[in-house]
Amino acid sequence: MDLETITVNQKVISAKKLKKMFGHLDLRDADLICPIRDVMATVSDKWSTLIIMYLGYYPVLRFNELKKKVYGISNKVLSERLKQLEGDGYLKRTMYPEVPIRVEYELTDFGHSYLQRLIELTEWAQKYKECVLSNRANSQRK
Amino acid sequence: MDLETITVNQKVISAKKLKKMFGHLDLRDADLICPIRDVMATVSDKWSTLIIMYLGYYPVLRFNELKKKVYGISNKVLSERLKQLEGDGYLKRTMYPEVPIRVEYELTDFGHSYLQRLIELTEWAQKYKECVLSNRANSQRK
DNA sequence: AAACTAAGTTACAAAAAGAAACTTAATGAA
DNA sequence: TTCATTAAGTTTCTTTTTGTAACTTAGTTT
Repeated sequence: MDLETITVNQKVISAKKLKKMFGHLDLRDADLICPIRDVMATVSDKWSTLIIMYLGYYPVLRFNELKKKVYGISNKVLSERLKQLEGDGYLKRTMYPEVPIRVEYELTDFGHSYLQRLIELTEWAQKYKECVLSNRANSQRK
Repeated sequence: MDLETITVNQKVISAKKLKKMFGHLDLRDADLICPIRDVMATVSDKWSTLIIMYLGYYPVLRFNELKKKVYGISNKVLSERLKQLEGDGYLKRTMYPEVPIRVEYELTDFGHSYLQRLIELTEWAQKYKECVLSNRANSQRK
């Protein structure tokens, strides 16, 4: 497992960034990490991630197209996630009152901004996928 | 809302990266985004994220310390997440058979590698927190 | 002998996710 | 004229996951 080298210095840098981000840490340990609770927690789940990634790849997708791409998702959950993502500003929903109805989803600029970060994370996950899977398999054998 | 400008070019770059990552897209749309399903989905939840962030800030934490820091988590879920994170290789658990027992958790180098990406994401979330919250408030008023 | 401690477990309740049938409204076929 | 079709969901019901709170363990101090 050819893990990138993490130096002591990098650890210090991480800690410093965290301190800068959550510097009011001493006051109240409770809701200091709110960007995580408020923003990330609601869009970092598996389905939202997949939806955003697919809309990064295919600029416009309709409900049933998304449902096919995001393999395994149910109507209900897809519908819920799309509403949440639209409400938070990540994507735009356009309805064409034809019959049968046509609805198109696409990322907003804000959604694209998030997508960029998500891609970085996914590139990392891609790189270390084997590492995680072998760790996991090892730990389960015990 | 002073959103960073997303150019058409940046969108193209994102799509290209996605294509590179999931280039075997045409074969089977199903499990192509597996680094997301396999790796990210299991550690991107709220609690795991908070645990890892706190262990980036405080290099070593005991079970009950974590429980206090990660405000709102229950024993059961904390225990489950710690096992998962340990099993996947993000953190190391050290038990000291004193009485009462002492157990310490700390990030592995692999955990620190993930932490760095997580911090980038959190910095983004921090930056656009207001944007998301106002979008959300707006959409709920309708 | 009873109380205390840290690090969990366990049993049970609440919330969320998933499966599958149903809805809506215009169109085209029988 | 009635029936089937279609896309985009919604609704109902079941299963899974999460959360709550009480319990466990084993040496130490009172």
